[in-house]
Amino acid sequence: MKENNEAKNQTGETNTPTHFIQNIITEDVAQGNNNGNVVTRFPPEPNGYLHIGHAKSICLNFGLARDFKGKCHLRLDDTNPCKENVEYIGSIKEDVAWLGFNWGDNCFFASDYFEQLYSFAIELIKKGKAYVCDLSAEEIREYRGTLTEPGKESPCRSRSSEENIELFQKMRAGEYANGEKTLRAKIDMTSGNLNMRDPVLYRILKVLHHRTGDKWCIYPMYDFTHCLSDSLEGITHSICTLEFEDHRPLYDWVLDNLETSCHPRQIEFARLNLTNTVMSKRKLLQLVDEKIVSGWDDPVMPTISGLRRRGYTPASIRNFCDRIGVAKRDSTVDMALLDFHIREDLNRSARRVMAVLRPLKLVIDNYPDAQSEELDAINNPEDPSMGTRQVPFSKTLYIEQEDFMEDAPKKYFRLTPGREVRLRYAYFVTCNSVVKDDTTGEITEIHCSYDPETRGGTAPDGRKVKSTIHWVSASHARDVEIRLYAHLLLDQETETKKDFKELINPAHLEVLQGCKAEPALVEAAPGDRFQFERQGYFCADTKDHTPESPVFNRIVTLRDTWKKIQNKNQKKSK
RNA sequence: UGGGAUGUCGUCCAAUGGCAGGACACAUGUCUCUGGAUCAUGUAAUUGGGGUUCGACUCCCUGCAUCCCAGCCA
Repeated sequence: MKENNEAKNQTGETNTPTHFIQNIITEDVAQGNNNGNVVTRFPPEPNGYLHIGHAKSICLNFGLARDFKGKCHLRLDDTNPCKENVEYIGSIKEDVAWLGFNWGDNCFFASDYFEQLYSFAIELIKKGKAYVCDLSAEEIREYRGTLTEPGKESPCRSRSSEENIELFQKMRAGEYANGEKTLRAKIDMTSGNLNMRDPVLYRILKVLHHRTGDKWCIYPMYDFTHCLSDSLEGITHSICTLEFEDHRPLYDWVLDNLETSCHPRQIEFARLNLTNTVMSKRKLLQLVDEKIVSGWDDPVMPTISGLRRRGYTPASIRNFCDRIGVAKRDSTVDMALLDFHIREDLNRSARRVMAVLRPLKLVIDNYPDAQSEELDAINNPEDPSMGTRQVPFSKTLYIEQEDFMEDAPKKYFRLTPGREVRLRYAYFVTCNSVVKDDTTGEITEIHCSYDPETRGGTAPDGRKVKSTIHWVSASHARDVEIRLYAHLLLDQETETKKDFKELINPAHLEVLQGCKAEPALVEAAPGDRFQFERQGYFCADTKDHTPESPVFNRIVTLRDTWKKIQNKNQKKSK
């Protein structure tokens, strides 16, 4: 694995320690198991959109295949036609590809194996390892026993193989109603593991399947399908989440009792949990259904499509997934780590631009009325090859409301009456006076004088200013809509078992109209990412942005030391 | 109360009988035409109790805590 990490370093990927699954596979390869081959798979059920938790699994499975020079299959686990839908298949493929992974020719469907699965079921029956059961769903539940008490055997358990085969064939032929019969494995009704108490292998479901149509009216259960699909595809390592740990004995039982040439090793790891958001399919669906969000791809959603629309880069998500590691312990990763990775990526790559979110008019009294000029601005100080641009400057500008304070506290470095600050890439200005609304007392305009000698932002006499603020020339400004996204859920300060909806951050979205942006932003195409200087990273919305009415989503704020100081002072004064 | 798993800085992950380390977060300082970035420094942990050992996060025993399982869902 050292080599892998070194290779990753050369391509700019982050270096991370090896995890237990890499160690297991390394050992398997060293022992020559599976002839040293590694084949993994990512097996989503097409019944919802992929989210950041799936991204962890995708990066793990495809990453392992990459590191061990093997393959990773994409397999749509479509064994329950009641819950699944074709429309999800496209989004799943799109999301995996967008994350940067390639399954080549290896996109499969569990439903591709229905005929083979049926043959395996017949084989099991012939061996006396499975039987058709007449018990109803409720009866099966009663017979199963409880966590602490053993179950009891079904009266159908002792049917002959011949009878079972005939019955199973009739099940397939549609001679029974939904729920009238099931095919069950004959294992052990007294097992401490409930999954081993004669689990259902096939159920009757008279519904159309999105791929096989009306060909089948019996459908195999997950426990029967998954292990055999893995085996059929020659998967060597079948990686899944912790809740399937109890299913592993059944996974192995099925493969051990059937003539299969490949017995993959199931390995379980802990799924991703993230602070400040929800990850369960049920809650995500609830947000969509109750219109708390605009859809699965709402930029506040932790879905891959939501993150994409928000402006996250695939690399930032991959780096995040590498960094969180893989282990068996239940854990909750701090959202701050995701924030860190998107900032890290965009700091290197995003073009800088000036935009004023909450405009305050600033007039430079000693600047000629009709004059305007073009000033050089650097596109990305982290990457000189991105060049410079021209930014128009004139007598009347907009600055950020929060960059001016009439009565400023000690540590406030920005504009305040009598103080000189730098307008980024432009001039030093000093605030002389303030215009207020007669009735509300609200500051409507501030008046400054500028020093013509400081053009470009440096003073020939070498004098310094405490701060630099961004600005936009009023007459050249473009009006834009800006959607300020924040974490979906509030920080949970105390352990709470409340309905998660009570924890939704009321400020998870704030829409700002009439924001002012420099003309360079006209060129923005949907999906383009920028750093709005001193504010954060923003992405032109892929659905709503047009050159005529630009819309930008805030991906993440810049780190904000000033806000921290303010918060601290607020706490002190409380 | 049956079965399965897991307990290491605030958070996530390492250390596989030999100096408990990294990342994020936090704090302090440096630098800066972004209160950004950078750079430097610091704070901070082995679930409790026994045992084995020259030496235990690691092995053994025993508590405790947390998570998963009683779908004809995956």
